[in-house]
Amino acid sequence: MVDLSKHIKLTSNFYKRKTELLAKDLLGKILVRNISNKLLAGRIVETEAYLSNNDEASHSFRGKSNRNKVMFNSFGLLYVYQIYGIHFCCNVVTGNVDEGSAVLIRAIDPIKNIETMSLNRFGETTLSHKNLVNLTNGPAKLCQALAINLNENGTNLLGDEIYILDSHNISNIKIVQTTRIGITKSKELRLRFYIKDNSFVSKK
DNA sequence: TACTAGATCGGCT
DNA sequence: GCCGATCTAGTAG
Repeated sequence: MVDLSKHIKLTSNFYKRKTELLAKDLLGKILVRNISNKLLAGRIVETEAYLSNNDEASHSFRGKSNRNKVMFNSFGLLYVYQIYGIHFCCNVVTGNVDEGSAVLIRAIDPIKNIETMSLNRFGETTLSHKNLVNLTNGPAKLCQALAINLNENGTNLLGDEIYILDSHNISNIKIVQTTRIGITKSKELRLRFYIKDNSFVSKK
């Protein structure tokens, strides 16, 4: 059982690093969602970097728009977007003002208040084995489990609503770096990172 | 297991 | 009009 009180919230300095490096360093950290003082939490096990330059798959590639403007803020914010009209995905903004880069959180390993996540996802607190894995093994799935939607777009991760905790005892994890999933452009870039052998990674 | 369609919205090419 | 950083339910093998 993970005791969240033993973990320290990541500070501004943590987010101030190269996008690819942040994508890798976020693995193992604990994403926390505070809903009226009930904490939902999960360990980040899969991420993808979306860059500000030469990355056609990045939302920022064609400049600032109403949808992606949060991406062009300074590091440490949450960028939430709607995809296919029905799903939401969340990112950690990286870089300085007007850069336009972010890290997509693709999967988490649920730690705390799994029943509430299940309620958010499936409308019931009991989970079959199949639905346990299905709970948070994808970018839109974890947003639904954590009740993150466009209302949370632009949330500052240094605040108390949504934040990320440091982790310890993860020095032994193995990290795999490979190409990103679900995109048609810039497919060759190896900007996806995941924790080897974790069952919540969305796809091998 | 493997493919397919359908859901449904906003920002462009 | 077209298409996407997705997911689910359905069908076929």
